[in-house]
This record gives sequence, structure tokens and C-alpha cells, in this order.
Amino acid sequence: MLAARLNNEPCKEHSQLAERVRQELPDEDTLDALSELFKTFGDSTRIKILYVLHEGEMCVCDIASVVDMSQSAISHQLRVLRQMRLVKTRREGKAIYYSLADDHVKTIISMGIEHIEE
Amino acid sequence: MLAARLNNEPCKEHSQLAERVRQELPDEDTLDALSELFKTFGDSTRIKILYVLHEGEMCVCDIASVVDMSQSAISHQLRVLRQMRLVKTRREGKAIYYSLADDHVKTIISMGIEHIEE
DNA sequence: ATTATATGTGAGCACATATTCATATGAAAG
DNA sequence: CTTTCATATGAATATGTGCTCACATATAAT
Repeated sequence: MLAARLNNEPCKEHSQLAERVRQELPDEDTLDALSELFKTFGDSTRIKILYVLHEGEMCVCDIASVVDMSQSAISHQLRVLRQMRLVKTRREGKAIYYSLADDHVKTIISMGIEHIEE
Repeated sequence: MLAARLNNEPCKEHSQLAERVRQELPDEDTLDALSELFKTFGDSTRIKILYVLHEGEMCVCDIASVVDMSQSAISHQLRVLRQMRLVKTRREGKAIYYSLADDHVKTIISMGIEHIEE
């Protein structure tokens, strides 16, 4: 029966909490979007790029130079950051300048740093 | 020369900002740890598990039931969450109860949700 | 002891993804 | 218009990762 585990008896019949959470769980799309967002932060190259841009606007070849990777590799990663709308661009002559799209990015990075520093 | 791009002249010689950031960039290990942390959040199954545990302690088979996946799949993912010290466990008879290791997890999830909801 | 229930784990497969290499595009300079 | 510099991109390759399946372990009940 439903209340089988009011005092935490093991499974087979599921707990009250399980029943409740099953209904409160956000829809698939929301959770997918959420994991996609974090996935974007979950690559060391992209984290470096974001960290660098956190310091200020910078062109592609400067970014590549600072994180010490090929321009092509950086360009590929900038594309996924662009697609996730985490960075924005501005053209100036031959160069294209990248910067963070909004402040959430900064907050999320800071959040993560706080977590690992303890 | 070094100041070549004080007024944003294109690359070849790198910008002042680039020089500065190159030095301020956290060491490789820190940035790797950071991306590893986010990578852990960057999977829809793990996000679901974390979200569920966010609501309260729950045993493995209840989690599997709520997120509607095989017990094995959940167990594998719980291991990586354990290894990342994002969840902790408690045994009670046959069942093993999982819960969030600390409050940072909640904060990070909330952060992410805020970002996608706009 | 045997059986049933709850969870953990290794192997293997299918699929995703990051980098490199070669090349394309686009803007400015000569 | 050709060349050069900055950036983007497609293909190929290498590596990583999540799930399933089969089986192992652990606790409790009979």
C-alpha cells in the first residue's frame, strides 16, 4: 500500500516522498536544458575561455594565446558557447571580440569556485 | 611591442589584457576541478537524481522509480556522484539511503534554474 | 542454509564530443 | 585584384561516457 514506508521501510512499495517528488519533478525539457547548460561549463577548455572573458572582452587569437591552444580548437568551442548564448560577439576590422553574454555566467563560475575551495 | 593594442588593434602582438589575464589565470588543476564539477551536473540523469535528493533523502530503488530508469543505471550514476562527494549514504537494513552532501549542490542547481528561466 | 530483496560493479556496445588538419570566408592592405 | 591576417568550419580521428546485461555482494526473512 501507499503508506508502506512512513517509517522508512525498504522499497517494493515506494515511499511517500517518492510519490510526492514524482509529481513535483520539473518536466523533461527543463531538466534537459539545465543539464545542457552545465555540460557547457563541464569542459576545461570552455571553462578557461569563460574565465578569461570574465576578465574582459577579448579577440579570438588573444584567447587562444592565453589558454595556450590552437585557434581552431578555440573557435570550435566558441561556437558552442555562442549557441548556448553564453557569449556575444562584436566585429572590429579583421578581429572579432568575444565577451560574456550576461552576469549569470560570472555567478555560476564563482559558485563553482566557492565549492571546490573548501 | 607590448602596448600595441591599447586601442584595440588586432592581434599578432597580443593585447595588454591578454598579458594580464595570462598571469592571473588560476592553475590548471583548479580549472580542471572546476570543469569536472560542472561536468558532473552536465548529465540529465544525474541532474534528475540531484533534483530528487534536493527534496529529501531517498533509497536507490525509489530514486530509480521516480526518474524512471533502471536500478543499475542509477547505481552507476550514484557512484560518480559519490566520487565527486556530492551525495552521502546511510544504510538501513537492505536499503541504502542517499542524500545531498552539502548545501552548495542546492545552490548550484537553483543558480542554473534561474539562468534558463528567462 | 536457502531464498528473496536491495544495491554495486565489470564488460561491452553505441553514441557523443574535443582536437587536428585542411580549407573556406571575410576584411583590410598593398 | 592579389595577398595577408583573423576567424570559421567540415571531415576524420581519438577518446570519453552512459546504458544494458550478467553477475557479485550484502542484508533479512523463512
